[in-house]
Amino acid sequence: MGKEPDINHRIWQVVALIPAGRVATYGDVAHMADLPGAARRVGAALRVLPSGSKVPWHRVINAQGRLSLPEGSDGYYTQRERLEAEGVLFSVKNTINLRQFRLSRGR
DNA sequence: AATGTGACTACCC
DNA sequence: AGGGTAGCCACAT
Repeated sequence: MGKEPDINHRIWQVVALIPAGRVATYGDVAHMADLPGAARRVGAALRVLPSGSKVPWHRVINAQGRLSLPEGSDGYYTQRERLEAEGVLFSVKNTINLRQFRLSRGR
């Protein structure tokens, strides 16, 4: 079984490892899922996540510390509310301080 | 096989 | 600082 039957599943599994109150970038998740450079693929996997799933997709943000969902969309506010409920702070410019909340890689 | 897409990134002005 | 651009990767047509 050298071939992965379901990349999405592997990505979701990695996302499930992000603890509450912390975030990871799409690039981080791609790297952790053994798909270095495939950050966009991570977004695609989250996009098709079944609603009602327990996977904490809201903890995945972009490398600029911003939410990638269109500002003003339902998804944007859902993500933001969930993060704030977990204690993740947003600056007045709607950015998250990665130094403080990003899950460190490696170590 | 070729082309188009995107919840991304790193660079370059 | 902020917007434009060109890579990038796996998928869908």
